[in-house]
Amino acid sequence: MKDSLLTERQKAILRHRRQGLTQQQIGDLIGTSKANICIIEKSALENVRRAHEALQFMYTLDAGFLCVIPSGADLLTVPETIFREASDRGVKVRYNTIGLINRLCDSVPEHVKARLVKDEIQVYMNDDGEIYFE
Amino acid sequence: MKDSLLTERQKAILRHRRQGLTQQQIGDLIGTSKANICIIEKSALENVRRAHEALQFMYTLDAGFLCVIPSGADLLTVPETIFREASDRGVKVRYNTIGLINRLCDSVPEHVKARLVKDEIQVYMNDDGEIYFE
DNA sequence: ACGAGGTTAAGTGGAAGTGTTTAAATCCAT
DNA sequence: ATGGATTTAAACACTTCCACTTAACCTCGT
Repeated sequence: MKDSLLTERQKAILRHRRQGLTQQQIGDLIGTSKANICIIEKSALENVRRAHEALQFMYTLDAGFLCVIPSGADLLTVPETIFREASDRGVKVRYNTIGLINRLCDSVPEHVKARLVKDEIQVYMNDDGEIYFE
Repeated sequence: MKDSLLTERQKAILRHRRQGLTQQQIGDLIGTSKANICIIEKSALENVRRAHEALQFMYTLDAGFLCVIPSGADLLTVPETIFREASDRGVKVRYNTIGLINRLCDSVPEHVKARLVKDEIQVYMNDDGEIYFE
């Protein structure tokens, strides 16, 4: 039973790498070829990418249209807008202010610049008050 | 070559589950037993946990102690504290206010309640201005 | 106690990931 | 262009994961 996505081998190599060692040096250190280090490092990074993708998926499970956040809006005012729209529909948003901002930045980081909304953002919500952005 | 941590089967079940279907209903829908749905859902959630853990690892590759956020602090004041501490060390934090709040809530959600820090949080930083919490 | 929803255990076939080696192939800077 | 670093290809045992079944077992609320 695997309890971790990254193997100990992969973690060790990522650590050594972050410390500035070359693949050759790591190979000598743990007793294998540089080619092997290369492959292990590569699959480690691939695992990290998959991890990121999986969490993104969890954040964007199902929902229906709620409202639009106009370009130029202050990020900190977005939750208030969403709470009002949801209230109009008689649905209680299942996130607080902080949670909403988190969700937004996670889902559509490319639409955000510092505290400003760069591009228009579509907001969706389901009957449970679940929110997501696009 | 697998390009995703969660399989299509797992994603489908997580979606249906999020929509409120029971395991039995999903089983009938996609033609398998409820026990099977249970197991697939379970391993899907296990995968999500591993994804989270893997990203945590990446965030905590080498870094050094920065400061402590005391219990009871307002979440919105945390970035300011961190910026000041980092500045004292001559390092530029690689996150803005919003980014820091996101990172904090993602990393240690169990230490946060609404806008308040429930339990003391340790903050670490490396030479690149990368931040992580514990 | 009954039933609905959920969980667990044990086993199976097939698919994919892991760590390895060896050898050849790119990069990139001095 | 020579040498150091990195990447790729192909192949190999070995392990783990995935979806699935059957059957039994919790745990609620009514």
